[in-house]
Amino acid sequence: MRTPWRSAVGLRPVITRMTDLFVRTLRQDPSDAEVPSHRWLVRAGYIRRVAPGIYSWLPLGLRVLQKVEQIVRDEMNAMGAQEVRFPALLPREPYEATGRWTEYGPNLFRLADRKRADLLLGPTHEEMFTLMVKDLYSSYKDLPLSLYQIQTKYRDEARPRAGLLRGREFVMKDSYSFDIDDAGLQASYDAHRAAYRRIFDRLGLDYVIVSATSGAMGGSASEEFLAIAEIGEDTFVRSPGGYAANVEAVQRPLTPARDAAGVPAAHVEDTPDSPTIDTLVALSNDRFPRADRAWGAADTLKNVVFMLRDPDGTRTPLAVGLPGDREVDLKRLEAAVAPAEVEPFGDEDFAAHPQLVKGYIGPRRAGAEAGLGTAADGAGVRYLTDPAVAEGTRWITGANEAGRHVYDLVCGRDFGSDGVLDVAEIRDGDPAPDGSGPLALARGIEMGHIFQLGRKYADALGLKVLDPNGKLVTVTMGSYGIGVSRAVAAVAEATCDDKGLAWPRNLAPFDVHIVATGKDAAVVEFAAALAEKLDAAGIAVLLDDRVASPGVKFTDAELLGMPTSVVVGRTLAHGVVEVRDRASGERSEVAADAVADTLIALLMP
RNA sequence: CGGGGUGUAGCGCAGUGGCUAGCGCGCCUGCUUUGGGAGCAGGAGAUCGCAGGUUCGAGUCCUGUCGCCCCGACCA
Repeated sequence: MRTPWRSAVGLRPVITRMTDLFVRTLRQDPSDAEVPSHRWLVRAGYIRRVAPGIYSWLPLGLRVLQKVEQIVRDEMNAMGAQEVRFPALLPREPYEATGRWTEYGPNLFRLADRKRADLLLGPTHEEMFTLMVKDLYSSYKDLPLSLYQIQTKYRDEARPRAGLLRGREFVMKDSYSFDIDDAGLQASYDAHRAAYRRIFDRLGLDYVIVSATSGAMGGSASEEFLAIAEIGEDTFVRSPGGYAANVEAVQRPLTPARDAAGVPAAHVEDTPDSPTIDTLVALSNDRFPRADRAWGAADTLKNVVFMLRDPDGTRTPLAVGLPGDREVDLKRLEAAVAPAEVEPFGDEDFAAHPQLVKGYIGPRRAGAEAGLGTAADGAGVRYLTDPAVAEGTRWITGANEAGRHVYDLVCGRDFGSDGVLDVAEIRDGDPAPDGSGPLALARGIEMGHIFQLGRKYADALGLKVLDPNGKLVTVTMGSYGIGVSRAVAAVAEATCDDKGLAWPRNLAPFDVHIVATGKDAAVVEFAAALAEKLDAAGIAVLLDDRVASPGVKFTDAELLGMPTSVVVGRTLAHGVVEVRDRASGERSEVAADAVADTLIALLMP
């Protein structure tokens, strides 16, 4: 006789017996799981992979997901946002209107219906919320307004990885604020920020709030909430003085201009076989030694050419000039040029731009034909330089001729650029832009991202309301996301150990895991009675009633990760059971007749 | 998009051109066992990713194709 699931809506706890629970734990690691959270969630039977980046939730996993959702829901409701739900299957037109049908590129799942109308699976819902508000509201009196949903999103990621951490289908809480003016937007943004802090606090995550770039989303200010984790995909920096930013968003300050008086006139030298920075520095020290010190990579101006591919397919070259001791951080570059994508400048591209001599590329020097930079007539390759390439700084760089470099080339005097672009790699110890000390690099998992979108979507979709003067004004918006399914993985990642999962109390699928060992009738009866008592007190119980050896049950209890387990076994004959704390590993003997009250006192304060 | 790897039972893996394709775990039946992934016996479960080809004979060799996993996305 099976124990019925007494409550489908979670109104009352349920005793679940291991003999009934739909789960199969794996004794070995799945071969495709690399990060611990992924490995344990699969091994413990919480999730199963269906296709790359697409997972099914089994009962244990779903219970955790629902608990995370509920925390998010609580806090969103508490800040006055209202829950709605839009479809995941959406028509093309709204996304066409905002340009995102093309801007989202290959990351968008597209499909057609039987009438050959284009549809998409929603990657995010700015358009739909904007249109809904436009449909229903038309007055400043209706604002401010914050709406949210917890819903499945679809993004055809180039490379899904790490199980739930980067999937193609995932659960996200997305909310949108609508305000009449900038002050209102700021208030809505601040309210979301505060709610997010409460949410991530309740999830027990060690997180940091960092400045971010808004990427394809558009808009101005944005911040990310990163769960600090080695396996995270985002790199961020922090300073002792409180500066924190995603590396993509760090803007190094412009080096102050300096006086170049006394720097000799630029001169071109033969530098055969020195197409790399290392070979160039070695040759310079050998053939053109400095009196005061040796040449270093930082004395060279490295010029890197890329191709930018716009969403419409147009390719445009872009050159970046930076000190030779720095590399271009491709992620920072992509963030800076979004929605365009960065492609390497290939051999065919060099062939199409014969003025660019591979290995010897340099800026256009005063009076010269070849070189980087946009000419007066608009021709040429756009050339942007690092903040370190300031007025009056002196460089060794390519002379735009094979085997030749130019020395004592002074920025401002001998060459110029089309602007400043800071996409060099950020290094541990670099100064914080606000002067708050040296930066330290770390990695994190992006758990939330909040944007002040401004009027981009309202403009594109015509969301206007009447102000108190009867004048039509465009609404200003914010957009705010939390990766709900990702949060399950992030918490698992932060709390698991070498034995398996170890959930915090507020997220565990069950509060107490009762392990009955042996086949003694007294043990079985006691375990069942204890489960009933705890259940009646409102505690969710998982009861291991399987016929199996104790070792199997202990190992599974650790793998599944309920915060507290009770071992009922041979010591029951002496009137004692054992209570174990999963996270700390602590074990204590408790009088059998007192254990129910002890646990109720512990769990139901 | 590039590089590497890999497709054999639910999971993890072995398999030298040659008999009816194996092993461990898991699953089923019976007996024994019961405090740290038990023992014995008997079972069920596989179009060896797919399609061609070579061969008397292909999981194994050849060609093509599809999928999946990991790494990289630039170093001038």
